[in-house]
Amino acid sequence: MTAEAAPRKHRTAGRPVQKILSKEAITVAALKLIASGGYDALTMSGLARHLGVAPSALYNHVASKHDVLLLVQDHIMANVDVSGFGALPWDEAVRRWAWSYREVFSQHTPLIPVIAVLPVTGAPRTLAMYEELTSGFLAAGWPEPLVVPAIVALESFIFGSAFDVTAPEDIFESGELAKANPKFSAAVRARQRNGGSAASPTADAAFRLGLEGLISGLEEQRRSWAAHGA
Amino acid sequence: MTAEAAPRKHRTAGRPVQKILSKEAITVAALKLIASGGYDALTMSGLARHLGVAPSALYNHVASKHDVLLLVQDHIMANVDVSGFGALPWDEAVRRWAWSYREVFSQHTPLIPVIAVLPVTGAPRTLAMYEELTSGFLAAGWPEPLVVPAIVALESFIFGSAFDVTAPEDIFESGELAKANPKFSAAVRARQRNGGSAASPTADAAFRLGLEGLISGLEEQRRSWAAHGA
DNA sequence: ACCTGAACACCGTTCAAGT
DNA sequence: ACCTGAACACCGTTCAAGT
Repeated sequence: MTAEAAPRKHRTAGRPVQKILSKEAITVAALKLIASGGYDALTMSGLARHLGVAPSALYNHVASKHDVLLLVQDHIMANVDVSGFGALPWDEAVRRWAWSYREVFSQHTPLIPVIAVLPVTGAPRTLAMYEELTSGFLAAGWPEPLVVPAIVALESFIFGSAFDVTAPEDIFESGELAKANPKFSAAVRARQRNGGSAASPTADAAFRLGLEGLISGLEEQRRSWAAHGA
Repeated sequence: MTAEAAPRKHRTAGRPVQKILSKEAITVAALKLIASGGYDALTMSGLARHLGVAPSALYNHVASKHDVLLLVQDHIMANVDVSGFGALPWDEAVRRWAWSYREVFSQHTPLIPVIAVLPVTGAPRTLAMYEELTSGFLAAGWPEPLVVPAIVALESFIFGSAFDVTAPEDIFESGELAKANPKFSAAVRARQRNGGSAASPTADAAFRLGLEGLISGLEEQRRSWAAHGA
């Protein structure tokens, strides 16, 4: 192979280094801004201010704000818990993964429209998650053609459910239209609230119900695939 | 009751009427802009231009752009097909509803973050859909406490899946990282593509698998609720 | 190679002034 | 009551100029 051009670090006195920024520094600053002020606070000028730099300087390291969102996305994907695959039964591993995945993205819902549509090329942590998942599905006896559709189905449910977590508890109050919609209004009052932790009992109950349904229903789809052949 | 202040229409010669705008006119114009140029084209000034009016005039009828999105949302909700409930078996009705719901919102994904988080008060068509759904679930023997969680679970899956429809077919190409993620790359190549119409075979296959899984899995959850009691 | 400063082409929204 | 026109406080992004 040809010699690699390794960056030479020649310390020239105490004068200030010219390189201040990097993709990593931008990602970290973005996460701080989001944590403190939400996605409204994530602006290119806010990022620049936080890094002590002019906004235009950012464009030496990222091509656009969209690029920043992708960096953030791949970074937080490492917080999704895939440890169950290979260690626990399939359904237990899916359960652990799904709850942690929803938890992570309920804090980052503005990323969902971005990642659900974006090629996974160049998102190494995201790919690593998919590799773990695939491995776990295959080891549990899933036929290869169903693995990706099953993962996508679960992921779609998780993304949709992440929005729910941030919804106010009174989202289904029908107000003065209650009398015109009596059955729905009654069902809202009667709805189940258990099945989860503290913060959002109704969202948790719906997520638990859907997830348990998906887990058993997908297993049934797998069995009927095995019976029918392709 | 007190006398209602009905709008008097006094025709004063042929001089131009002063009222040009209305919520309805704004909604229709918004739908036209979205249809021709997508949600990027939906700006307050674009709306005003299309209606032959100054941008500030819009604020006599809506409080914000967010308001416009809500008008659009409730308008298109009427396109979701709930005709199966009361006419077909529960699973068939859910199938018809779910496919049409995904179809409608795959054209309007920018609405999803808005509606998933917004109180349903003052969205009459949306409430009417929920009333139909509730009625159908109850008639099929669903226990009242599970109706809303089941609807929310299905809706979450549908919203997440609506994003998938707009994703490029090569979204899972791992590029040069393919060798580092061999099982996933192979599963992507082997994935099932049937189970839907023409335009997006892989998204359709995932949606079909997840929906069929959810339908049978939710029915199982319903049975186990009946067995356990509350 | 990397950063600064000024500028550009937009946004959504407000508000005094007109009729 | 409803619309106009000007203004405000932002956005993300570009680009010549500096070192």
